[in-house]
Amino acid sequence: MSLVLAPRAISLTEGVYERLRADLLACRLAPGMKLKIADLAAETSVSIGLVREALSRLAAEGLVAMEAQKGFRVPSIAVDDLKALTEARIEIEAVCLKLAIARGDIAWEADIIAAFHRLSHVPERAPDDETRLSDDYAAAHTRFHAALVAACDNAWLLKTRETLFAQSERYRRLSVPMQNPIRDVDKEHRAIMTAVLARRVDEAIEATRAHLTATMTILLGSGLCD
Amino acid sequence: MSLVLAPRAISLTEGVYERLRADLLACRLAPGMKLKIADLAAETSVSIGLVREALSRLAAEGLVAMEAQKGFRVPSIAVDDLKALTEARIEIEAVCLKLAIARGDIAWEADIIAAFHRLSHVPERAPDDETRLSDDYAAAHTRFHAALVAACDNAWLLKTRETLFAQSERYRRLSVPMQNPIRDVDKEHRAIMTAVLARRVDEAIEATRAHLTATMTILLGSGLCD
DNA sequence: AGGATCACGAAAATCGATTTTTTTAAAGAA
DNA sequence: TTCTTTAAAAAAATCGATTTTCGTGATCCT
Repeated sequence: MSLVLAPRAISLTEGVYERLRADLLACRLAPGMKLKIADLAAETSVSIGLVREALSRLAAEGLVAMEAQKGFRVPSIAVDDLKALTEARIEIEAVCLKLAIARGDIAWEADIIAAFHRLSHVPERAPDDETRLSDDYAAAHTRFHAALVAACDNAWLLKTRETLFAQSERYRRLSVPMQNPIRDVDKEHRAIMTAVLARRVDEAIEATRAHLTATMTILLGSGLCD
Repeated sequence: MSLVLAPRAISLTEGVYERLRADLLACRLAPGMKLKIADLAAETSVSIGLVREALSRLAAEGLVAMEAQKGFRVPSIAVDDLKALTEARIEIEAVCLKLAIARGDIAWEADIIAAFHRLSHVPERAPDDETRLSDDYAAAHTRFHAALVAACDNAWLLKTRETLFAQSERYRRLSVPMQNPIRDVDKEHRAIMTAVLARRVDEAIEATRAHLTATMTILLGSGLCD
């Protein structure tokens, strides 16, 4: 777990929040694990109140589970939840893509191409830990998918999309043997990009559906949970 | 503003959160208004920390605006935001309706009919304040729309839908001269229900779009904001 | 006069201690 | 042994006080 607070953080709470969020998304905090407020406060050398505030915010986003009088814990991962999450993401991404393709301009197209280029040149795994996705790759992946829908230009839809994307990040980054030789993720991304840039809505949605479904299937197949 | 905390609330924070949320949705806290933490704490006779925690959660939901070092305020209402919100709701409701219609059973149908019946028999306005929607009507309205999509059975989509519904509640309940004689809300609700029960997806989506668009148009026409 | 600086009061942010509640585990009875 | 009951420990919830930051208006310089 990263012990240093991001320096750009304006407030301490914000710093705690961001640190916890990053650790959650990267699965550095194990699913199901209890989050002891006092311990977290000690690790971050910050008061209990601030940790509570950060955890409350994360709970509102669904990134931690909160139970009255019992405190907080990392949400456990579950097959059914992954299925529901994937279904939701397919639908929301479709909506965002539809609007983005209708509204996108040249700058939007350029951003997509740039993000794709970056993504395909970042190594998937960190040199020190072959079993997990690297933070850099995850960031590039996030940016690519965000770029695709950026022109959607509806703050509510984009925020919703981001929330769900973050959720699935936890599943994606779980330490599973992901060296699936059959799959060519780069190709899947390229297929989505091509359809989007050509403004073929149905094809873009279908490619996205295939992409998300494939990810889910691999995770399910690897005896992920339950 | 309601000064009493809900008795069922397990924890004080939860109580503060629910009270604030209710006051926000009912527009008893005026849009744009500063939310002074100390004042709220005094009103609720609860400590500052708890109020902060509740406000943080609400901020994560988008029901209050938070700015570092400047505290919290009630989000102001804006034409552009209402337009984006309505667009988002139309899309999300469509997705939820599609799934609900595909999956709904008899119990779901019965709940819809019951909720509609209740809704059409609750008076829209409180006897004491003719300018605002009554809490009872708002609750019945919420339940009706929730019943329509309940069979969607995807927790993520339903939570998303609820979040957006709550947002629009603020606009809907703003004290505007809403005695629009042209509009027959009951008829709009019935049209949606009929299409849903007949499992006609496209018709249900179209009726919902019309319903949400009509509400928005009326709010926009009444010189709501900006 | 106009604008910059500084000091003061208000509000937010943060902390450390206190009170409740839950969990753990130990002791006792069936 | 197994199930209760009870006591101690741990953790969560809550509070009140302290520190920091912000906004306002008065003061001072040009």
